[in-house]
Amino acid sequence: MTTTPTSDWLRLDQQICFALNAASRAFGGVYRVLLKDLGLTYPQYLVMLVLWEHGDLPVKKLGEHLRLDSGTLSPLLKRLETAGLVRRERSARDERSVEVRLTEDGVALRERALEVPRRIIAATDFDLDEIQELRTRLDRLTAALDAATEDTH
Amino acid sequence: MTTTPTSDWLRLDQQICFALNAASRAFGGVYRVLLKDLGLTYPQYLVMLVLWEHGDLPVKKLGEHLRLDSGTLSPLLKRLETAGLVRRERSARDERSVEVRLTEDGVALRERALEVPRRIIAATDFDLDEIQELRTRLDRLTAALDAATEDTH
DNA sequence: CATCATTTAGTTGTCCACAATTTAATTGTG
DNA sequence: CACAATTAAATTGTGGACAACTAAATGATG
Repeated sequence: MTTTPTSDWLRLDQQICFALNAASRAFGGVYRVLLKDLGLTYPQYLVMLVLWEHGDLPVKKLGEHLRLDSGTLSPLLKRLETAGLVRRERSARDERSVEVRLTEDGVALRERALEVPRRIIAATDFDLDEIQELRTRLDRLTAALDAATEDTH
Repeated sequence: MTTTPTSDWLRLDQQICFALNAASRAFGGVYRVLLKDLGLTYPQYLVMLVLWEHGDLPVKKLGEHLRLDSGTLSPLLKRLETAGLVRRERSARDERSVEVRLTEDGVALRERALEVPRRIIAATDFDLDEIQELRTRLDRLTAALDAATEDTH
């Protein structure tokens, strides 16, 4: 069994996190092009996906689905509201909470978004099984990293 | 053979790009904790890794290694310079180019960074083969996505 | 050699991520 | 019931990604 020289470790770790970073940004590039017509950024698109799937939600729940806090969501939602895709309304029964509701335009936009996933999957040049397996692996990785962050902090 | 309902595609695509996004941000969380002592952010650490490995480089080359342009690097390098880790000097033979050079402090910081990779790998809870395979897959994914972006654009 | 195209950094503006703090509402406990 | 602790959003400040543009230097071509 051979041992990796200490000096090489600085290269190896670069490659895992960096490969991930690069892939994530490459996705960003493809989405940017595809979403331009819809007038959405990629994070805005993710928010719309959650709303299309789950219906109206308070900011808190939205944040749980997306792992984002109000510091990120508040201004983003304000922009979606300006774009007329979403309304924000204080909840009647708990006035701390703000309900995010799709407008008619927001609902209608879903039709035009339907072709995006197919084109994204085509762009990956992966078959569905491969995508599925990669996703599973990434979920495990994320869980491990989250746990490690908790420990250290 | 069964067909996936069109409405489900909006969920599937969320999962690939989203899983990647989540993993990338989870890495960010771990790095943030580990790099706090070194006074570096994660992107700053990536820049230092490249400089430690390749020595002094012009901004252009640095950007090629990291897939970043001057719009991102210029302010980041300014912060590294303020921190005393790096100097920026106009190249003598091509005055368009700016050489990024490690200072003594910048070189010295490498010692303290040596333990970071080991702790990151431990945090992933993956063995080295698995990491290697994941990296290969991600590189292929990135290449495919980049190619697709070129096509569309 | 004079001019035009290309290359390299930097700047500006928009959007996102996240930590830390603030404000207001709700919940829990004595 | 009063008051402390908790919770939900928003805000502020820092840092990063990227597009679009500018300025300056270099290279290429007629």
